[in-house]
Formats: sequence, structure tokens, C-alpha cells
Amino acid sequence: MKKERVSIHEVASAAAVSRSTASRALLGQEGVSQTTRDTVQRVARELGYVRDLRAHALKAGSGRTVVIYVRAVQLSYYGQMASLVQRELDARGYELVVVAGSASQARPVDAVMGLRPAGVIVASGRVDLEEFASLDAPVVVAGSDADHPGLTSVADDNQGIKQLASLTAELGHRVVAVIDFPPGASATLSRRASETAKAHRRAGSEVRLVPCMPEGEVPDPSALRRSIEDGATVIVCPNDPLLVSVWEQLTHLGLTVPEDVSLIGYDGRGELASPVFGLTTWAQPIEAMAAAAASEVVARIVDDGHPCRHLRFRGELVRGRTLAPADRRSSESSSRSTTATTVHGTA
Amino acid sequence: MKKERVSIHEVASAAAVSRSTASRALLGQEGVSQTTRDTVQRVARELGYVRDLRAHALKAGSGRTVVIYVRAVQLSYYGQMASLVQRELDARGYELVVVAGSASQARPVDAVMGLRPAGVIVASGRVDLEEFASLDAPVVVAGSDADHPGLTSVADDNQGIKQLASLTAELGHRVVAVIDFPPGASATLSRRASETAKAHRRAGSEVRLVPCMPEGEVPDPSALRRSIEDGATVIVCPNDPLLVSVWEQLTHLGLTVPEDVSLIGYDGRGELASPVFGLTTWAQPIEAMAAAAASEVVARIVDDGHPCRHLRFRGELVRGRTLAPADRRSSESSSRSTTATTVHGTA
DNA sequence: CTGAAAGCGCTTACAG
DNA sequence: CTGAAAGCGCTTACAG
Repeated sequence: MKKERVSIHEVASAAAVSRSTASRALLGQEGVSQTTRDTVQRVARELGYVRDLRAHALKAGSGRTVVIYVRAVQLSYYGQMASLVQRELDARGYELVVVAGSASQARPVDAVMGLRPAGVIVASGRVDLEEFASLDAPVVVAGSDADHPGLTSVADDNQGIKQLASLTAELGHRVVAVIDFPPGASATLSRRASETAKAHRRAGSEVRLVPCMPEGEVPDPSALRRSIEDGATVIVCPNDPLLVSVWEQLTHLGLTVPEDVSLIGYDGRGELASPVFGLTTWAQPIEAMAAAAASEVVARIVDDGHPCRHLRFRGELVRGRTLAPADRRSSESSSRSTTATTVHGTA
Repeated sequence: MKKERVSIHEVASAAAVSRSTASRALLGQEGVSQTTRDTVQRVARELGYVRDLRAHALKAGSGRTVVIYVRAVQLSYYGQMASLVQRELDARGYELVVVAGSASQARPVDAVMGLRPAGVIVASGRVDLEEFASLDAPVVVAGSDADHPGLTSVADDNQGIKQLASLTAELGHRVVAVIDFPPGASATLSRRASETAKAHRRAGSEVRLVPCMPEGEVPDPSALRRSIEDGATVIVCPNDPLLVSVWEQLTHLGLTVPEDVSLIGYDGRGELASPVFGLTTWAQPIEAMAAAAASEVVARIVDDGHPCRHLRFRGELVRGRTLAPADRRSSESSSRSTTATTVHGTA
């Protein structure tokens, strides 16, 4: 049975009050008699009334909806971020709506601001921050560096890159392949890749850059193979999904991780973070970032004068089983099966 | 520099035309002179005008926004689904907004319908479908069985459960632990779990039900341990994240997969689907479901008389390395290291 | 405690 | 080709 869309007008008629009164009763405002309030709410329920959030927000200012913009909703890092932010906003009485990036979006700012949210969280390294900075809604950038004065930002403090680089050097790796990411697809990943290359050079290693395929998301297979032929003993990836993607390619090449080559990722969050997979990676402080993003965006919504802070949090090294000392390679064939036990047995 | 929010009124003034004309020019409608159109669009760009989608939709009917409601945005199955649906809707000129379930949402229908979407895709086994069925927007249920006449549904054809059960029996498993899921948290998973138990019983196995913790998402550790002590040689999970969660618990118990116990999941999508992890699972036909969900919802948006179809697609067995013959257990200690090579080596 | 009126930003017949 | 007017569903001063 299709119901017709029921507006506040129908509720008001059915309850025999004016639309003004119906509105106040439905919003639970003061200054409505208890009986009126009860009738209106009962009638609304019976009629299946659902408030039109658009009209509500249109009239009442910007409402209590916050939009989070993510680059790729299929990556569980973003899902995790959205979910954690939602929990925080829930507790503060705000709703979260997720808008995912897509190829056809000429201007992400349209898709986001078209909803006229009370606040915006940008969890994507792909957007033009300038555009967002000139908006009248408070904007918080989560997960990527941004020191724009008109924007709040929360991010990790980038210690991971250095620590992973020194660990790699300590383990004796001298030739390091770094997966590069096109800046157009994600400024954050691209920047992370080049910082990574720099850190490894500073640690005394030779660096081979492996570009991603033009469509992004997947490293160029022949470049990857070449980097290994050139002596790379470890492959460093700007996030964990790329690590997995590299791992798949290595498997096709008949190479074993970490006996033949070691793997290092970044994120340490979401479904790939389980210790059973043993990824060596850097766990981003995603809970802290999400909590800060939520509380800062709310603070700026309720207090126009709240400053744009730039908060940095410390992540954590995850020492998994995809990274081994460089000299493992020498005793390759004999160590393979026992190492496999180490890699995937009960840790 | 904060810009003030700029409405069509400011654009119209700046372009020295009426709001009507500005609106038509901005919408790219016929019947506006080329010069007027150009000026208006240029001025809008200069002013940083962003159309208010709420007001647009409020006046123009329900707009071109489709809402997808997901149970838990942090699970990459849902992210994957949202992403695939978005690609399809993109191509048809619709926008997708993701609304994620949360504890504080008394009625998901409010969060979804409050946005007055042109159509709705429900990818969650948690909602009350009755509520959604009585709406005036077309609703498509994706990924869970629903034969409600007022709802379109797309799902897999449930062959996976049977096929996984017969494969398990063929491999000689006689005692099967099945992870049970509370119906309140997800009707789909709960139903899948009980269907799974039924299928294994029909295949001649003894079944031990292992409940999840009250908060859901994680199996009860002591019940899990007991099921293994009771002789279960394989643990069947209603989705892949639960498989991973079980795997973690087994690791803590000092048990190895699949030497000590085998693992079977369900979904075969998202980040856990990579062959490097070797999950044995059932790959849901998520591309087909997403494509069908998108095209059916659009069909019903544009054609009020389009019927509510119930489409079922065939998934695919993923024969990974977490499932081994039951008799592996006997030669446990000797086979462990070589098996580990099989499990995690180059497949 | 309640209602009539104005208006949020937009679109769309309807006239010109 | 363009504009004045009505109205989408709601909220909120303002009067009573």
C-alpha cells in the first residue's frame, strides 16, 4: 500500500491544530500544552509522518547534518573514519551523511555544499582545499596535512614515514622500491609517497620509484618487476590496499613475502588491520583523528569564533610479518617453508 | 576569507536578470539567449554560487538524489556496494548519498526519507522493511532476501550456502561450528547463519552453534573454544569479517588454520577478497546486484508503473586455503610447516 | 497556549 | 526570450 507523502499540513488537519502548533509539538518545543503535544505526536505516528529535513534545514538554518566527503567509500580506511566520526556526532546530536567522490563529479564542493550542511569533514586528499576554504560552513580536513588558515585540520604527525624508513635501514635493506601515486588521484598519497622516498634516501638507501597505472589504485606491473630485478628487497606502499595489490603481483611473479621481498604499508586500519594477515604498516591514529574532527566541527558550528586548529596525532608502528631482514634472501630455498610457518602461523 | 552564502538572488542581481532567468540559465534550460546564459554562468562561477540542492529538490520534486542505507559503513562489503551503485547512478545522472546505520537511529526511515530522495536502496538486513514498503519513493532492497510485493529486491540466490555445505561434507568434516548472529543486528546474517546450520545438518553433519557477543560483530570466545573441544573441524561464518575475527581468536588459542581447524566465510568482496589471504568463501555477485539495484531504482523513478521485481543472481565459490580436508588433523605436527607453505606460499 | 503571516532558496506555469 | 507570482514544506517572530 503506497501512502501519499504526508506533510505537516496533513498532521495539523488531522490533529485539528494549526501548522505552527503542529510544528512546535513535533519539535518538542516549550509552550505547547501536554494534551496538544500528545495528540499531534500520536497523529503524526499514525500517518507515518517523516519530517522533510530539506525544508526543515531550509527554514531553520543549516540543521544538524554534517557531511563527510571521502575519496573512495570502498576503502575500509574511509569507512572506518566515517563510522568513527558518526559515533562521535551521534553523541552530540548531529547526523552524518557520507558523500563519496566519483569520476563524474566535476566539483566535489557542489555535491557537498549542495546539501547545505552545518559542517563539513573532508577525508579525501583529492579535493581543492581552496574551494572549501572559502565556504561559510566550518570545514575540517581529516587525515591529510593542510595548514590552510581558514580550515581546521586533523592528521597524523608523519612520524610513521621516518620510523618505517629507519626500521627498514636497520634491517639491512639498501635498495627500496616506493610505490608512487599520481597527485591528481590523491594529493595525500602522492605526498606520502614522495616523503617516503625522501626518508629512505636520507636513511642511506637507493630508491626506485614505481608508478601506479594511469587509472590509479594499482602499481604498474612491469615497473614493479624491474625494481626487483634492480635489487629492491623491500617495497614501500603509501597505503595498505596498495600493499595487498603489490603482494598479488608478487605472487604472480612467483615471489614469496617476505622471503623474496618485504612489504611495508600504511594505515593499519580497517579490515586489513587484523594481525592474522601480519601486515607491517603504520597504524594511523584514526580514533583520535575522528574524535577530534567531530568535536572541532561541532565546536565551530556552535561557536563562530572557534579558531581553526591544526591537530596532529601520533600513530603507531605495526611490526607485522611482511617485513623481514634483507639477508633472508640469501638462504632463500632452505628457509622458505619454515619461514612460511613464522609468517602465517600462530604469532 | 569567508564568503557569504550566495543565493540565486545575488547571481541574478549581479547578472542584471530576474531570478527566473538566472534559474533557467543555470539549469541549462532551453529558451534563454546564449549571451544571457553565458553571463549568468560566468557570474555564478565568479561568485562561487552553489545551488542549494534542498531548495531545488523541494520545489522541483524529488530531484536526482538516491540514498543508499547501509548497516555499517566500515565494512568494505557495504563500501564496495555503495561504490558500485554510485558508478551506475553516475552514468544515469543521479547522485548517491550514503546513510549509515547507527545505534542512536531509532528509525532509519527518518534519516533516509528526511532527505526526500528520488529513490532508496536499502543494503542492510537490519531495517524494518514494512516501514520502507509504505513509502512513496521507490525502494530497492539489495543483498538480502525480501519478497515484499511493494519492494524491489536484488540478492544472491543462496546457492552458496548449499554448495559450501556439500564441499565441507565432501572434505570429510562431520562436526561443523556455525557462527550465529543476533537477528536484531542483521536479519540477513542471522538468516544466513540458520540456513547454513540447516544445510550442514542436511549434509549429514553435526552442527554446533556459536553465538556472537551481545554487542555483535565478534563470536563468543568461550563458546568458540567449546565447539572445537566438542570436535568441530570447521567453522562457518556468515561473512568474511567474522571469519577474520574467528581466525584471530583461534590464533590466541594457539590453533593454526587450516591444520587445526578450517574456516569458511561469505561475501568474497572488498579488501578481504584478495587471493593473497586465501579465504575460502562465497563471492556474492555484488557487481550484478549493484547494477540491477541502480537500474531498477531508476526505472521505478522514471516510470511509476515499473513493477517491483525480485532478481536473484548467482555467486561463485572461492576455494581458498582456509579450508582443508578434515583428516589433515591427524598428521598435524608433521604437516604443519609444509602446509603453511601451501596456505600462504605462491598459489 | 495558539494561529496567521512571512520567508528560507529555489523552480515553473503563466503572461507578456 | 524574459519577468512577476505562486508555492514546495517547513519554522519562527509576532500578535492575540
